[in-house]
Amino acid sequence: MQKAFNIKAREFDLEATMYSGQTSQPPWHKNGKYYSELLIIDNKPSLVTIKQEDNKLHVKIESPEKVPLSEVKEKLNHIFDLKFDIEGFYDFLSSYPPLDSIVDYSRGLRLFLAKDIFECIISSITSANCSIKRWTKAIDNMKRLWGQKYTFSKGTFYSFPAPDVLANLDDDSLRLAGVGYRAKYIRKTSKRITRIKLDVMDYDEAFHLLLKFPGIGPKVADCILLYGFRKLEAFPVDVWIKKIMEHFFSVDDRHLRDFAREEFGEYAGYVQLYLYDYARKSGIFGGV
DNA sequence: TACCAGGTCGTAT
DNA sequence: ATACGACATGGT
Repeated sequence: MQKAFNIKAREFDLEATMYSGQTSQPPWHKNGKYYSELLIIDNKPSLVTIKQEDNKLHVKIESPEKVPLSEVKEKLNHIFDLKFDIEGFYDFLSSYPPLDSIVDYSRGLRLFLAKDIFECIISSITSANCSIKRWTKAIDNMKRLWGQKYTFSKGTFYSFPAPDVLANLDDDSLRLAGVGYRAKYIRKTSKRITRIKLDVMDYDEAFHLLLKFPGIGPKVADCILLYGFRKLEAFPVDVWIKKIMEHFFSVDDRHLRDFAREEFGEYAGYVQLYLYDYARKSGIFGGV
């Protein structure tokens, strides 16, 4: 089946979102202005290709079986958080004195949410003490080495391997993907993670549960909750966030997470996204 | 060539 | 609770 349609995408910058380094997944496969990725729609592997034009997203879908277009649309709305009232967020930021100008820097940037929650968990673990370039490549390696292979007219794509596949590899094999010492964290967490139900938990409960898994500390837990489960009060604190927060506020590093949730509430995740983008790209700390 | 990377873990205080 | 070194290895 091959179909094409459009969806509305206001206040959205696809390219900025795609390359903003969020640990949900690597950027999609780029071909000119088109981005393609394998998505599981209605349990059917489908190749989805998108292109942004003004306030629209052009969508093409190729699938061996018929898939409901409403579900493709829903999935894309979810992944790019297109239903989020981003203007409400802009209003919040622009009336918040220390941060009132950072909006202009990243307008259109939205959450890049997980297409596969397990991929997001492993991406987040792999990203620790690792460059964005390297962890995104490692995830692509894992897909190519151990994922399921699907061939479409546009080329070959791989799914991210299931938890039991990674759980049953030994550490030396896992290292072939380039994950280094994180191999044992990935293997052990893969073995246990399948049994948990984070989606029905509230933020606090899920956060403390995640901390019990090897390779998951506070920063990675917040990435999983924000980019994986869309817990908007999550505020991942990394080296860039520490620098930029120190620039704007006078709060001890160790209390940044609590401070942010109290100060920004349901906007904490988006504030983090915009601060991170600003810190890396503004050049005030040396740039990306 | 060294040095760094969207931190976490284990150990010592 | 807080501090600090080790950690694999690709990228530059």
